[in-house]
Amino acid sequence: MAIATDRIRLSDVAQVAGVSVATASKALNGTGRMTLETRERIKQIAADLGFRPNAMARALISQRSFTVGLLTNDTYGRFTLPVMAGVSEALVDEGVSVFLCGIEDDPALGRVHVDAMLDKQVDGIILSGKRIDKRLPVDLSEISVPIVYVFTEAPDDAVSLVSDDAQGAHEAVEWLVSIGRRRLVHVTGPKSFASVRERAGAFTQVAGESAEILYGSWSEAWGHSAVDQLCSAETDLPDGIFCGNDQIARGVVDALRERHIAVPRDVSVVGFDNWEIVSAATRPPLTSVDMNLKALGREAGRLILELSGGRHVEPGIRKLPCKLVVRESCGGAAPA
Amino acid sequence: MAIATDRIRLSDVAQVAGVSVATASKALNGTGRMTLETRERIKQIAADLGFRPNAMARALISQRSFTVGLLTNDTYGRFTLPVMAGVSEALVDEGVSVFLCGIEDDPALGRVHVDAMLDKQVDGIILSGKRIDKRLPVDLSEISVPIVYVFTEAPDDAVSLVSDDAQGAHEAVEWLVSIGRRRLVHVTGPKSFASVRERAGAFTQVAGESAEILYGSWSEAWGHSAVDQLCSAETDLPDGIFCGNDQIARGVVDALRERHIAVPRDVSVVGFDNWEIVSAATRPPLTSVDMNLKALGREAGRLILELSGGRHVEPGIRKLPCKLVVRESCGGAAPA
DNA sequence: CAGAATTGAGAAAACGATTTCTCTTGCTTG
DNA sequence: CAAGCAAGAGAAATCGTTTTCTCAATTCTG
Repeated sequence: MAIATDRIRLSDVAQVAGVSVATASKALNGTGRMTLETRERIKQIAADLGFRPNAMARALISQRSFTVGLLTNDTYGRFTLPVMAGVSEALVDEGVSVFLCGIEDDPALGRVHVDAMLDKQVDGIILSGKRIDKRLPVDLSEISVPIVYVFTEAPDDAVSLVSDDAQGAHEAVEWLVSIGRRRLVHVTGPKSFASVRERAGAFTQVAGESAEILYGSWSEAWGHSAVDQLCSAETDLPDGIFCGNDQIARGVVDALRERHIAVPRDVSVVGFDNWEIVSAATRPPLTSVDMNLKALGREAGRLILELSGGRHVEPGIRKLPCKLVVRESCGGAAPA
Repeated sequence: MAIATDRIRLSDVAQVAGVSVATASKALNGTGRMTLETRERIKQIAADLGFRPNAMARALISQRSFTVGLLTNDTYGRFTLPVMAGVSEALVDEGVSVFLCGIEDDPALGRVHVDAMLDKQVDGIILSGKRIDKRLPVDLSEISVPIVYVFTEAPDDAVSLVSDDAQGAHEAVEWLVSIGRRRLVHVTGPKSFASVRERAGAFTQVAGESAEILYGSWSEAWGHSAVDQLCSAETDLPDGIFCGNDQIARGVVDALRERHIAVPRDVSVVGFDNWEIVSAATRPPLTSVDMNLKALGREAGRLILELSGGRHVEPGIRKLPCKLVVRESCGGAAPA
């Protein structure tokens, strides 16, 4: 049991060193003027005593709390956690910590959390969601701390970060083409999602206007029905299926296997999201588009840092590239 | 764009009200003595001005920051996010915010995050992991803020919270028995996990010493192989399979379907974890044991509050009950 | 060698609240 | 009617730093 020894204050350090608090402060912060010897001696004493500056006092005077808030409605964490990891990674070296607040889709809860964050003088707020084209139910119009939007719909004049769905879809479909697939189909989620439309647009660009697109839901079950549909159609079975997410892709792969259609021999399947829990458990494991959410988070952290440092950041939407992760569901170059 | 109007300070409120800051402070905090009329008038003015007390100043003097840290090595968030949601829910009404810190399994990163939290004068630290019998790689022995361990191994004299695996397993197996299953098998994870041993112990208690237990990994693939094993054995096929987690259960269900063994008609399957992404996507959806992680989190929040309020909390392990969530993989009473 | 410039260090004023005194006033009460 | 007491409000100390002055002592410069 650690005895709750009183915290060492700067004045303690100063006293031991036989100098004033002012000098001690300057010694530790590398400011002010003094002999190198004095500075080093004070530093040494501070270290020996285990001095740890009180962040509250520091924040009070510097008007910076070295905290940021991450607000999300993605209870499940599928998107938010990687983003969070990235944000944290970008900020931890600067001594900045992250408040995570989950507001279901409840405006009242949003208000409460935003208020709490403002009370705590966060240096910035990162807003993140589970869908690129939906606003979070919080009103931030009156707020004067920097805000960065990640993976969620943002006002026009805001700083915002999203993954480049079109580019990701391009890569996926081009991969199918490059391994010799020609009869391509896209099985995806509801047309009401912006990302569905973007991915579908990219699909059409590469696969051609005639290539079929099946819209449905984001579920495995829809992947199954889509395969039913494809098999009962009069046209030839496709040899390459680009799916809107990994769950659909898993449904597709499972349904194909049940019909004894071999993946990847007869049909190549590509997923989207690279959600390991799904893509790695699929038989065979899915080749899938990774949205690089962690990189998105890192960039968000960096931007918040810029903004809270008073530097100007050009508003607008920044798109970060996706990356195709090759596993076994397509054939082609297998992972090393 | 909101103009960054300077924040309203208590002195602004006092000035408008024509009183001293001392009086204003007391009016708003319900302390001190003054006419009800004065108090109400000051409150009204504060509200009109949108006064929001500076949490740093408050923390500095009260020695409480109204923040707690949640440290986890569960990058994936499977366990931590529900816990986090519960913690947050328990604390938000008290105005306490939560720092979330993901330390992979990196002691150095752990050190950095713990230091950052201590610098920020967190009122308490909650430690959470992804495994009930592994320590997090951080040294908290020298630390004088309250600590609560959730879903992770804790020192003997610590306050710790875990789910009651044995009770959960009991309920699951008794459910199988209650719907008439008699030839029971338990397919579970590696024996090295404490929760595996607990669940297995409960299984044996209910199903009898002769009931078979197959140890393996936590994966769907292992669920498949386990079914292979069961089918190639000389004994009768079981009519009830209790699985160590939902992924194994899904593997088992899929493998049974591939062998045209009907679930739940021929065999009932129960999972553990109630991880919706897996249990709901399985065909048929899994009946599974829910560990009530959110409740665990709520309780952790409550305990941290007690401790940081200086009240005594009896150290030791607290077990919270699990709850069986009935879906369709067992038959019996289907969900309403 | 006198005056200017530089150096090293401390005193004190912030930061924005809370809290403990102190000081008027007005009202009891014997 | 004098003495005592409570009510209402303000002055000032406090929390632990940072930062801006101020000041004496030393080193240049011409």
